[in-house]
Parts: sequence; C-alpha cells; structure tokens
Amino acid sequence: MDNIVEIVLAEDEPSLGQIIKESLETRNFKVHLAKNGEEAYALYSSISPKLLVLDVMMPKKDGFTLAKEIRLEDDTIPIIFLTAKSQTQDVVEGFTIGGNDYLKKPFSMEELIVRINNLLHRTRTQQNSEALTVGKYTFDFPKQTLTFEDESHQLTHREAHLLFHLIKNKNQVLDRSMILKKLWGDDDFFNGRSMDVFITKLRKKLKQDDAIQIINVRGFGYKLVC
Amino acid sequence: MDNIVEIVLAEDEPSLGQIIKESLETRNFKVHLAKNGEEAYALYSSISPKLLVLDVMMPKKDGFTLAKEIRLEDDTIPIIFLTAKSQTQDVVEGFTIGGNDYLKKPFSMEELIVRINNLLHRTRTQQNSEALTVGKYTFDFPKQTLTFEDESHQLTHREAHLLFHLIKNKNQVLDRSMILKKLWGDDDFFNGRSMDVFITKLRKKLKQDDAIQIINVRGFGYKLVC
DNA sequence: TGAATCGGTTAACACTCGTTAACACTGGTT
DNA sequence: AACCAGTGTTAACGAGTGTTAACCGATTCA
Repeated sequence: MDNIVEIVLAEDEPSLGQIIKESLETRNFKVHLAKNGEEAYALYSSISPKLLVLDVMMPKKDGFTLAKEIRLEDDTIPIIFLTAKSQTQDVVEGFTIGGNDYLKKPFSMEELIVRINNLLHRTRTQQNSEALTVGKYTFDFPKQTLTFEDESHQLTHREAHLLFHLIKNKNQVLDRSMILKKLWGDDDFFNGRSMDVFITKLRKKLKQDDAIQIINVRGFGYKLVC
Repeated sequence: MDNIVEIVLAEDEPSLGQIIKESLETRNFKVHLAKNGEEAYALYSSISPKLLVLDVMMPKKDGFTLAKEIRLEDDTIPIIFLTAKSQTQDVVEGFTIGGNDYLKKPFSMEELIVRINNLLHRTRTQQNSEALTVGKYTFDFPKQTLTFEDESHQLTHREAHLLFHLIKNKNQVLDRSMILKKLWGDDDFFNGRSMDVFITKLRKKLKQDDAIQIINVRGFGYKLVC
C-alpha cells in the first residue's frame, strides 16, 4: 500500500542536485538524478516515476520543453519546475496548469517537500492500471500482456512500449523520429531499422484480428488503425 | 493447531448473505449468518468469532453502530465493512482504523477472501509487523513468511529482502545495480547472477497467484506487477 | 523507365537472463 | 570429529531479447 515514491530530478548543477537528492531521500523518496533534459527523459521512460522535479534552465533540453514532451504521454504526472529569478512570472505561470507547480530559486528544502506531498496526495486517488483495447485484443501495458479471446501472450519490453504508443495515438500517424527518441533515445539509422523489425513483430502478433493494421506512412511513421 | 476459523457475517439481503456464506465455507471458514445488527451481536456474544463481516446498512442496528459496541468489549477483533456505493469515502475511512477494513459493493469473493486472510494473519502476528500484500499473498517481512490462503512458507533472508524491495517498488522498475548494491554490497557479475537465481526462486514461490508477475526489463532491472 | 530510397522481412549474431544443479560455507546435532 | 540441513554462490547450458546485416519489393521522382 505504501510504495516508495520514485522521483526523477533534473538539475544541471551537480552539487545542488546532490543536495536535493539527499534531502529527499531522507524523506523516503527514491530520487533519480539527471543532469540534463535528455537524461531526465530517459529516466522518466525507463522508471515511470510518480513525480518529476525539473530545473527550467538546463543544457540539452530545458525543463519546459521536456515537460511538454512528457505531457504528450502522460497528462497527469505531477511536475515541479525549479525556476531562476530571471524567469518572468507569466511564462512560468503558463506552465502551472495541469499537474504542475513551480518553485523559485533559492528555495528551502521544506518548501519543496511540502509541494511534493501536496501534488502526490492530489493524484493518489486515481490509478493507472486501465486495460487498453485494440480491436478484439486487450492490452495490459504494465503487465506487458496481449490477450486475444482466451489466449494471453507476453510481450517484451520494447514490443510493449511500442504498442503502447501506437495505441495511445490510434488512428493518428506516430512520428518516426519521435518514437525513436522516446524509446531508443536517439534517431539513427540502426535504431530505425530495429524499430522496423519490431513493427513486423507486432504485426504478426496482432494479425488474429484482421481489422487491425499498422500502416506505414512513408517518410513519416506508422499509424495503427482498427 | 489451525482450528477452523469462525466468522460472523451480517447481511440483510438473504440471497447475497447466503452466497457469501457458501463461498467462504468452501475456503474452510465456518460462517454464522445474521440478517441484522442485533442478531449479529447475539452471535458475536455467544460464539466469539475470529472476525466479523458487517454490512453497513442493515435494519435494527447498522454495521457502524454495531462495530462501536463490539469495540467496547474487544478492540482487536478484525471487522470488515461492506459498504454501498453511496457511502461517502471519509465516513468509511474513519472506521478503518484499528482492526477494520472495508469493501465497496459490488465486490468479488476473491477480494473478500484476500482481506479476511490479511486481517487474520495480521492479528496473529500482532502489531510488531505490518503485513505487506502481494496479490493474494501476505508477506511478513520481519518473520520472513509468505502466506497464501492458509499455507505459510518460510523465506530465506535473501529471498525476503529481495521480495521486500520488489513490493516496496510495486509496479515500478527496480534498478538492477541499485538492488545489488543494497543487498549484496556490490554490483559485479557474480552477484548479478546470484540475484537472477533468487528472482527465479521468488517466481516459483509466487506462482500460485498468476496475477503476480516479476517482469524483467532488459538491462534495467525487474518489476513486480500485480 | 531506371535510379534512388524507404520499408518489410528473415536470419545471424551478441548479449542478457532463466534455470538447474553442483559446490562451498555455516551452524547445529549426534 | 563426523554428520546433516539449510543457505547462498558459482558454473554451465539453454532460451529469450534486441541489434545488425542482408536481400528484396514497393514507392517516388527525375
């Protein structure tokens, strides 16, 4: 019932990052520290944390940009921005809709912890384990199982993630390079070919319901229709 | 040693009461059915059951009132309330302190049985240890026992620690090298293989509930889902 | 029409993990 | 001391997973 809460913290200033991490860990949070936006995204994808704390100004990918990407996938996960004094108020406030909040630097650890607990309690009521459906299939993402009538198949991690995004964007074109960056971390030739292989695998596993198709849009990406 | 557990069930809707009674009796509980609060109190007094299952809305005496009276005499006996949808969350939760729990109608028999077993097991081990639950299992970390229905198994030290962390991070990926450092002190090749062996052992011991799975995330770690 | 490119598919490969069993170590018993 | 049971580590093999390579058809555009 009382799981340890995992948090991804993105802060490019190493010593500050370390201090925050340690402070939060004394409060029984499990903190994964990233030193830029890209790292934070990778951690977010692999760990599925309960909450994100993002410095706004970071190399590689700033906090706002990162938050926008994450909101495409999950529009409930709480995000707390750490903003410098120079950030103008209205820009920051634009981002505090949804499950967001922000803290101006410098801040006290207590303030941060209070906000984290507020946001966590606000969302504790809803759970994320809803079964997704594709045609006559049922797909349980956390369990990585794909069920057709009474037969369940276990999917691999990659297959499950790819299918998850296809379903989330059902009947829309899923951008090739976006999905590559999301799942593989980088859009290069080999990763692209690798993804094509997984599309083939998913097509095989989904062909029991021939209303389902994964259509290629040459040069753009794939679209799951059903 | 393990006498048959006696339960008093108070439910004013006769057919539902009968169904619950019969279901529980297939699980080797002896169930005494009352059709209102007063009857239930009489049964409680004469039988001294190990546990009570009380519908909240009943004629003559409602479940909460009855529970308050019983608590005057015995403040440890586990009580499970059956609540209708209309009951507000906070009123119900106010009663879940002490040895209480509640179930919202409609519920599955499985849910009820899991809660009964949890509560029975918790009182057997008294306050010193809070029982963790995984699916239909109950796990007592300090005692290193894993219980499924009425069968308890002793876990070894390593098994128990590993399971503990998996449960604490339920539905999240448990980082391979982090758990190795925590339990083995070092992340090297042999320790890694050793951990894999223990994962196998835990899977075997958890396979009586096939809703529970320990999923591998290649390169990252393991995730317990249920 | 022909060249270039993209994607579909299969198979080979490297690597990680699953599983079983043998082994070593510990502490307790006879 | 010899024995034993329980626990955890190491070894070995096989299966599973994901990447790379290779070949081919399809599409696009000059």
